[in-house]
Amino acid sequence: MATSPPTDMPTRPLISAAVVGRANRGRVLQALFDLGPTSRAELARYTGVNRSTITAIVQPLVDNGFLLEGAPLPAGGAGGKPARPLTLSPTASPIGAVQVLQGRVRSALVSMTGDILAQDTRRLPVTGRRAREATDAIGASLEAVLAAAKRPPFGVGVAVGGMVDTDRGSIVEVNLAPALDGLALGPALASRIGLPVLLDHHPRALLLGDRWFGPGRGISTFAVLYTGEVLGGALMLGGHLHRGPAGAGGELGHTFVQVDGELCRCGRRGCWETIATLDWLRRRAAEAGLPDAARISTAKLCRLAAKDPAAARLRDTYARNLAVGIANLQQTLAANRYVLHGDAARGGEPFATAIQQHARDLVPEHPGGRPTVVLGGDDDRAALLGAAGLVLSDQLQFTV
Amino acid sequence: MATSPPTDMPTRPLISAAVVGRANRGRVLQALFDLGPTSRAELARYTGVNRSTITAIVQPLVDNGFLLEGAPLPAGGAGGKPARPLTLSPTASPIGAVQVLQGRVRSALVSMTGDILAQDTRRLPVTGRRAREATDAIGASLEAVLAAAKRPPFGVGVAVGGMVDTDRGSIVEVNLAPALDGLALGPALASRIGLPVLLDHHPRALLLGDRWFGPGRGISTFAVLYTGEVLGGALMLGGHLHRGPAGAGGELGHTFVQVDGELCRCGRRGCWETIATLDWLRRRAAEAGLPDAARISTAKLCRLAAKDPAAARLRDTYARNLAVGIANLQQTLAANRYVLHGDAARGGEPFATAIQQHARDLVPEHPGGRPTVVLGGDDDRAALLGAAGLVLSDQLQFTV
DNA sequence: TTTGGTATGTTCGGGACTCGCTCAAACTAA
DNA sequence: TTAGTTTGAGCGAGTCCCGAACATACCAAA
Repeated sequence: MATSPPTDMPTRPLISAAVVGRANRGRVLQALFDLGPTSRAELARYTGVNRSTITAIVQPLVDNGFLLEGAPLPAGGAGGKPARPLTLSPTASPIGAVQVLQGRVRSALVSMTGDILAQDTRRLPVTGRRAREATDAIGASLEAVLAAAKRPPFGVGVAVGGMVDTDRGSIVEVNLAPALDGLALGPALASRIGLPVLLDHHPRALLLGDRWFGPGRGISTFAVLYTGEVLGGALMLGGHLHRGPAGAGGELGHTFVQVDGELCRCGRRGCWETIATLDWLRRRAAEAGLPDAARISTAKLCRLAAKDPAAARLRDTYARNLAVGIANLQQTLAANRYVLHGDAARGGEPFATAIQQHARDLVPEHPGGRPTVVLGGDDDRAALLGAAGLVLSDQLQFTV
Repeated sequence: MATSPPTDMPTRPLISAAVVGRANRGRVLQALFDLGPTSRAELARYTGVNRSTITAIVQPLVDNGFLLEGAPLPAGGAGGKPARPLTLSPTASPIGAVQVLQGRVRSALVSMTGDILAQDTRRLPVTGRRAREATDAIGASLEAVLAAAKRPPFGVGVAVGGMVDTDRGSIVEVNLAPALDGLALGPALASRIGLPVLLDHHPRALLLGDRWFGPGRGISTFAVLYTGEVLGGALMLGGHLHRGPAGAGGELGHTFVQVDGELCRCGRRGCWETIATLDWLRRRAAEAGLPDAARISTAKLCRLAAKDPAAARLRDTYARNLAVGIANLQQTLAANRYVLHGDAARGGEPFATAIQQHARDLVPEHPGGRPTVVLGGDDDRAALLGAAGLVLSDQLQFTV
């Protein structure tokens, strides 16, 4: 959360009349996101208010082109005036989305409907201490896509593949990119382009991408796991992304699953990361004598597993290792739904099912339900949509 | 035609004028809980509203005796009309609190100020399949304390030392009390006494007791750990108790910290419970040759540790074992504050500090803060206050 | 003692919402 | 044609918060 300064004001604001309108408008738009094209009457039923209230909220948005009124639908069996579905306009104000990776930056202009209207990728100078150059490259990339906007964008979301301080909108640390460490990227971009800028950790952006445009659409509690060289995650609890103070939560890779176990990159022993990342997989693949073990991925492993029993065993063990952490999350939070991103997601449905089966075996029965493991969409697209989702969540999900 | 939405999202109702009043009244009362005696002007500053708004909210509550207006305080150095502090009235409507244990039931009448006005303890027939007798005993105990109420109570909270289904208000399973398994205690009590009844898991009641009357007062994010024969916990995240669907969350004792480790009571291997309960402590105490090892507690261990190096080492290892799970919570949720209850709490401040030190050693630095381990109050009292807290949270914390 | 400054708490008019009711429009089925 | 159903708009009423103004109460310096 970049633009708002870190307030230590411990106040619990009351609800004012002004904020009620904003909040309700946000909720109606949320409903439109979650339900797709929906008539005013159905929105009224869904939100439990009078139809006239929906009209009052929606009409200005239709008038200024934010919402589109579709053609009257043929009435349902019972007769009656045909409903006119409302949809989010693909040409309404777009959202800027930035993904900061180790060696490059990707920017996009995203419509409210989840379409990528423009895109830009460029190299990012991250070695040495050239923070200014990095900021300039990111800003230039962002400006390139914002120039394609026909209406002034709502804001900009930035997903960073490293540790961030969401309160300050600054980067704490990005592996192998020392130029970015400590960089207050959010405020820098905000003052450069004159728009609100929200900055967050990459897995949390993925979560919001899934929440608004992916398999988490309309779901109030679920988790995202990102696997690969590292292991990270994010949590949606009760309709809100759980960040923790300054965005400290979600460091799932460095929870202990094997006290005093293998040494982790972080210097401690037995982190989940030590048994559920590509590093572990490649070492075990080499031990098992699998071909090209040093560059194996879950996708390759799954292909090998079709004919090589050793690969199939390794695949199953890896699925179980991933399931261990999911089981811990399930026992702790009972999020029930877990969306895979990164390397593990490219193992496809069978691999997700294998993880799910292990996770279910690892938690006891409870009336609250069982864990379900599903695939997230394409990572690159999901990250950009997620960066846009940062802005959507900020604009639409008032805590009131 | 009015199809239910294809999501698990409980149709987000919009905010109406009526609910705003209720919610704001709740927030003002929360502020009074959290701040103690507070003048109208200070409440206005704290909640960010106009003083006249506070007057409008507070005046009816003063008139009907729910709030008390104290004597004018001597004005602060700068002059001005002296403030008249408002306090919750100890004689306002009380709350019924019930704690269901394996062999007995305790009931109490709790004032809004956290005083226990009346109390009742009786044996609970829990063997065999005599659900009716158990319900009768609980109901009779509750009625005994409710009879002491001078005004009609707000409701009744029930804390159960076992697995519960909070949605149904029913008990899923209580160890060694088969008569209670599956019992819909909430509805049964509600129809018997004609008051709303809220039922929840024991650690979650402790959490709410701490939130309203203990070390969690006014803190929006913290966790409670209960240790002893079993290991359980509860989470306050962003001002709301996280229950999970049907109350499935918080099963911290059965998260894995040692994959394929020691066999746990639950049938799986390497649960946190296997290294952080009295069972582990007593076996290790026996191995170390400590006196009366089979009945040792953390409190006894801490006393022994003063002169026996072996006891001191065991004490340190036990503190680290507890810290492992705290570190995992910290990495996952960054709750920052951890309140101890049960056996470990009776190890006193030095033991809490030892756990805290280990927990800090086990998590990396982050601007979001470091874990803090503090002692909860007396368990028996905290559980009853926590049962009352179930009602307070229900009445005062509208999600709007 | 007077006077100006400061803070508290109340009163009152105004504005921003939502609610319930009513009505026209559009479609179905008998 | 007619009755029934559903959608969407219009209007007055009610509820709540805000801001300005005012009375009250205390302090401190002149």
